[in-house]
Amino acid sequence: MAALDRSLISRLLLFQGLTPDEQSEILRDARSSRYAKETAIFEQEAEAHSFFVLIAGHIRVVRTTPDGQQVIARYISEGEIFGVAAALGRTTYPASAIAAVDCVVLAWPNALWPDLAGRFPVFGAATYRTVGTRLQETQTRVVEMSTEQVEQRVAHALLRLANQTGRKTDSGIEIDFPISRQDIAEMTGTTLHTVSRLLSKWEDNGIIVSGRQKVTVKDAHRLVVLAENRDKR
Amino acid sequence: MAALDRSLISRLLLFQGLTPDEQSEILRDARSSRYAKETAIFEQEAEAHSFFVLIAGHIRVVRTTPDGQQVIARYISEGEIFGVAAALGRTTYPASAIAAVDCVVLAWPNALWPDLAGRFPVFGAATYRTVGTRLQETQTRVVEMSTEQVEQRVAHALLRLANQTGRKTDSGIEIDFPISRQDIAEMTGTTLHTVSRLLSKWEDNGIIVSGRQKVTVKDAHRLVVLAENRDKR
DNA sequence: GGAACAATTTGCGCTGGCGCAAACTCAAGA
DNA sequence: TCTTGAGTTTGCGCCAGCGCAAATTGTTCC
Repeated sequence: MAALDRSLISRLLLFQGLTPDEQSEILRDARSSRYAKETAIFEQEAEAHSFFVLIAGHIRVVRTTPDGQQVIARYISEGEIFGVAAALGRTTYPASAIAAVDCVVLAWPNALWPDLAGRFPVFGAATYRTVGTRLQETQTRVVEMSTEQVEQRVAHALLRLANQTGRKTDSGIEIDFPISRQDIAEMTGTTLHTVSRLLSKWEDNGIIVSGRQKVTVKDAHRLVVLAENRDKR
Repeated sequence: MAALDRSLISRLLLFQGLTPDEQSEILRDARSSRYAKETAIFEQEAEAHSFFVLIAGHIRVVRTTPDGQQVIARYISEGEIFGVAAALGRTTYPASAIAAVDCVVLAWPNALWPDLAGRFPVFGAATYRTVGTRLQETQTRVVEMSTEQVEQRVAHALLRLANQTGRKTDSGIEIDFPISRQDIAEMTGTTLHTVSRLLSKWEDNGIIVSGRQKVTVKDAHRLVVLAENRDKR
């Protein structure tokens, strides 16, 4: 097995503050894998054996209820760490991670976490910063679910996707992985029907353009207005 | 200022695995304070200066939206650590912490976190375990908000309160701090009216007894049935 | 003890958004 | 080219739960 090249991670926020040598050292313990579109990197409830960094692609983190309903917890973008059960003292993954497109992923055995975090404190700190951000984002989502109408929630979700994973094109900000109405519904706690109706309306108004598993935000500003609509209540 | 007594924390899960001497050592840097009912330990958006352990009482963690709506993120019980912005690399508190009853709290300056977590790894690990649990609970709440009806959510909320902070009495499990219909509404994303109607119905059915700022669960089993009701969908 | 206030209960009407069903459209493979 | 199937759109009816309002009950502080 050839050693992995430092260039894989040197540009990632997560590994900033480490010397080139340290970056190489961390990489020595990593294993690289590819996952085809729609395959699982890990499954909810499964014994957690590794933690991961996404090198290329997009990953959907999904929780499934006992009766089979799915909720999308978040999307993971390039450069992010995920599946950090080890860092939080958990022995199983609380959700499944599914490749939304073909992905390249680095994996480290969980057993190495204490050692790595100890030897490279800035790496540990960056990881916990990520965890903190996610906790806050998740709480924000609870607040949104509690206080906002469906239209606002969907608008917020699109804006978040556009910001985090949007690719600027001449016709607007395009979400650069396939995302269905059903996916958006599972991110916002509604149905694909309602999402479809909203997107249709917004397309009529020139706020977005959308197609099959594709959304492009043309007028983010008006979407913000919708998202923050303080009409009711 | 007299040194704080180790007995304050020796029985707490958070400090298990530390020797008596280590416990005393940690305590040397702590400051103890009392907070009267309904006063704030810290405020949302405020610069985070300390992290805390609740010694006595109950604390409500609240997020307020720009337009003034409140959502209760969680309740903190005795022995829990909270306000751990430092451990997650955040500089402000993402929510306010309000004493639900008169409280006693230990506080450590944030600046000490790296040092303490480094010197007492089991303490750091326990803290991150707590963070992990909270992240998972928060995500569970998103799932509930996305997939359950109001009745199920309120039932779940009561069960959680009963489990976490319930006091067994001869007439059932009593939630041992004052909690209003409004509070329950802010935990479940509904209105105090709907909560009131549900509690009334449940009281008629003998599942609970409730009064002013008080709920006692008499028949947890039937509440579980309501919470897991897989009727619809 | 009583006034003032806070929390709760309950009725009523309305509606956002869901469930269901059917039609339609696009993409990929045979 | 045609078929097949997945993703999407849209119409329609309905109801859970909200907003509003008023009555009621329990607490607290003069």
